[in-house]
Amino acid sequence: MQQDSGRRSNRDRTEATRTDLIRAARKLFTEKSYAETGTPEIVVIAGVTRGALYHHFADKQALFAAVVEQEAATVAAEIDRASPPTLSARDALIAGSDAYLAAMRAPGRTRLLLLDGPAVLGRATMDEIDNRHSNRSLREGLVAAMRAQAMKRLPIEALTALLAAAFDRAALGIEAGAPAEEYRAVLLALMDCLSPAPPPPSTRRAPSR
Amino acid sequence: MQQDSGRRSNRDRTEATRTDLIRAARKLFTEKSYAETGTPEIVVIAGVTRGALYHHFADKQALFAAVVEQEAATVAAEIDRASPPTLSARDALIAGSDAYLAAMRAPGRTRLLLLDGPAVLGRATMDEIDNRHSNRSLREGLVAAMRAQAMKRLPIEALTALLAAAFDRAALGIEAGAPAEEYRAVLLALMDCLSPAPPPPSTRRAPSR
DNA sequence: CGCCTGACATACAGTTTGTATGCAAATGCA
DNA sequence: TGCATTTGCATACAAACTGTATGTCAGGCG
Repeated sequence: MQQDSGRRSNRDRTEATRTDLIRAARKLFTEKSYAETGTPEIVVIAGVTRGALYHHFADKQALFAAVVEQEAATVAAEIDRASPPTLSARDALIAGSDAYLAAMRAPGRTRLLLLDGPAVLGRATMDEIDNRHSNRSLREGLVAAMRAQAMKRLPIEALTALLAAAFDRAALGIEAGAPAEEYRAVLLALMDCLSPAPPPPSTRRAPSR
Repeated sequence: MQQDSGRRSNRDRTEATRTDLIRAARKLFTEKSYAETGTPEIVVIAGVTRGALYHHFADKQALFAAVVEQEAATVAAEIDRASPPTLSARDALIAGSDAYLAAMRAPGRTRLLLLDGPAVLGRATMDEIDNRHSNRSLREGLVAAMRAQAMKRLPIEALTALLAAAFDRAALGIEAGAPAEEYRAVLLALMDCLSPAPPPPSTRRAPSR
């Protein structure tokens, strides 16, 4: 074990500082908003100076993008963990949906990923990030369902984007205090009703939550 | 006709100044973003000083809210004009959908209403505004469709919110250059598939665009 | 072992937001 | 109708923040 404040390779220093900055920024960006968080605040929590921040990140936006990237990856990982390929196409979609809604309950995550993210980085950048993470899971699930003849064939990009938007809105509504079960029911109804042959009588679907 | 720079009642002055400020702010908020637009810029275009701005509006956010409110009302008016009560429930929903997507093609409108709006004012405030304007049209259309047995009964608040979110995302996608017809097809499929009895064979629906 | 690059800290300049102050015109009132 | 008060707005000011420029010290390397 080497002493903490002494000899450190440059690579270690960089990695540690970047990690500290991202962690501090994540804390503040989730507690408050992007606009309400100042870089002086961030660097105090990270235990560095603004010089370090601007050495590692081009600007405040770049730091924010790094936080969003990491958070999106975390959400996607939780979804993937909840919907293993052993499940049927439909079950995987349901499990993934629930995992997404559960993951978005982390404090401040909806604002970070769904409000500030698109506004600060733009929809194009957020789409690119989402497509590498949570949207990827959804698209794969939809493609699998279509292949299994369990879902009407529609333009996959558009369908993925619109369903993802519905999921996002559900996460926001639930966080705002709306009844989660209603949103869940509508989301599942939207996905189910795209099936050419509705599996059960569809009306009294078991509340398998 | 009275000379412009002379005698003016206080009420007229207030109304004129507020109008000028909102118009100037709308121009800049749609050309650039909320964050990139400074109050000094706004007041120059409006032909007043920042003193006037802060006399009529509590802060920059309040001016932004006024712009959003007006823009949302404009969109809702275009939807209502396109979907008169003479249409059938389903036709009204389709006409309203197309009117919404068309209205959101106004330059900068998607960023103003769909990106900056939620981020700056918060989802709760934007929900309140939307529910008085464009979402109201959608909800009425859905309720009518349900009453006419043309649509599955689902929690109306949740369904409205999620469909509205899908519409928003479609508007963003279309502006980003994605094929509008695909988004339109998916949106209509989502609404149609909620119908207990699909009206036509549903697969080769006429591309009535 | 000397040089150069990388990782910072410090100092600075330019903007921006919101507020406080002041003044002139409009409005209400006796 | 004269006066007091309020309203509408301009100017001046204080605080904060972002991004950059500069300087310094340790690490990597020939």
